[in-house]
Amino acid sequence: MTTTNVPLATRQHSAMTEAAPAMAEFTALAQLRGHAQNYRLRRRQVLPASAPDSVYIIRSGLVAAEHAALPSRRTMVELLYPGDIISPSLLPLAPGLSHTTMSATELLRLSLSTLKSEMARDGALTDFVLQRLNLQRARMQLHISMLAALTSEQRVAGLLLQAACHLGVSNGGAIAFDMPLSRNEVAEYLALNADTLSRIMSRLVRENVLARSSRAQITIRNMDALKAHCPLSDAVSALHSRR
Amino acid sequence: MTTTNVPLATRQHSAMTEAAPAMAEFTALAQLRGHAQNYRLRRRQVLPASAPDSVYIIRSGLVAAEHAALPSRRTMVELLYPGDIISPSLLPLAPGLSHTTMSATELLRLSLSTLKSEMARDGALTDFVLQRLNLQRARMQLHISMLAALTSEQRVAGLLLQAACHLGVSNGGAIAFDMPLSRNEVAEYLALNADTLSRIMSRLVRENVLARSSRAQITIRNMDALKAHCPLSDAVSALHSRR
DNA sequence: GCACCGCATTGACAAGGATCACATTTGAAT
DNA sequence: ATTCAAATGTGATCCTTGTCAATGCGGTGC
Repeated sequence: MTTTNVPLATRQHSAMTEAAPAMAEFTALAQLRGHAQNYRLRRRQVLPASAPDSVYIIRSGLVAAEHAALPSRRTMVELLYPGDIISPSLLPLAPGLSHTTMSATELLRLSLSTLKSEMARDGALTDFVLQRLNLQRARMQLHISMLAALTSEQRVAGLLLQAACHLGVSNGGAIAFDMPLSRNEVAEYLALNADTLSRIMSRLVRENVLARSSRAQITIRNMDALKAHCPLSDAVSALHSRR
Repeated sequence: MTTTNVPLATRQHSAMTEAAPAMAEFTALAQLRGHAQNYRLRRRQVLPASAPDSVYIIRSGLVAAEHAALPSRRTMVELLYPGDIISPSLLPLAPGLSHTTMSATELLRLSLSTLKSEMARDGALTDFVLQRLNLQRARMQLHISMLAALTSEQRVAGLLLQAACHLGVSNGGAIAFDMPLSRNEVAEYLALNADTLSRIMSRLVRENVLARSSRAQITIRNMDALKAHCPLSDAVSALHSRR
């Protein structure tokens, strides 16, 4: 009963493909459950940032860290997936930064002091937290690398791979998922113009790499071609595979 | 005698402006010193990444995380300053990522297991580590925001502010420092072309915002004008001030 | 059914940077 | 001093991408 809130795309197989393996690796978290509150949020809700001392751990769903860089322009700075740790209170100063759910999301919430005392007691939890924070750091580094070194089309291919890693269900050779982000949100994440994004997606459909049934429903028809479009595809797969 | 290796710019005042306050805040680290080795590296040396289980803490100097995104193009993914924590072994998979010193640098090196056991013993150390990792995360978020939302000139202004925060010594109204990064390295950090960077620097000099004595010697003549060039100057100052 | 709204697509155009080519400076070695 | 290689500055040009505006599509309420 803990897997009902996963995003649309994985509806059919959620129990086995999304939540179950994710939770399996988080045995270190099991003992934390007694000390934590469970939260369920709908799409497009903002995590309370001011709550003093609170830490969130994502159990399922998708959360974005957004930054109002300019009045006219917002930026999606980071995408957070199940297992990821959010600690708004720790951020020394994040002017204009907020965390928003991009799909229905289940969170564990606990206080920083609880986490610390549990970490002192439980070495496995310390391992988990350090490992996880470092994985998140590595993902941000990859994100920067993509923004810095890749063309728009390559970046789009990279995000599609990333989404496929986290949300995709294989469907007879093809891989299908619902993109939880709107066109504008994808553009914010990839630092490109929404119109340009449209053009690129159309091109990928025309080249038969992708197919789209409805707005958000994406099917990757040719995974190899998609990977060929993104020079950093190996790194993306490595850092975003569900383990 | 621990402050002789700081970068050129701060030679005259290093004892008071660079190393001393930095070390003062790291009381949590004091106890770690017994468990750690001290390393001194010259400019342009690569930290051993394969050393299993090792964690580095920067005592002075400047380290860059670089990524060979494409054969032709490398990216500077992160700049690390005194107090920052580097844990190459923790990175689950960072294909092509390496850490290089950008100036003479002093490091503390210790094993991950030592760090963990010390953290279990010492709550203040846990605080320090979590705080620090989060500060580093916030800085990377800001970096992404800058790459995504700002024009080249605004990004350059942002980096100059950042460098001034970490390395600058005020010099009768103006602020002076030696830029430890070469033109190409700055370009890699800001995701722009080295030629374009040259033009922007020339423009800033022409506008009398900056002056340059030698190649790397930069003096900020008009701090307010420089801040006006960068829409995210407040965030830069907040996340990069020496505290 | 229709009108409506928000969101996505597409085209024409402009502009910011990248690229290339070449000149210039720097500083270390001789 | 002189030389040389490497790093940097700068101009002309091209191209990718952003901008603006018009159109198309998909739901929702009437």
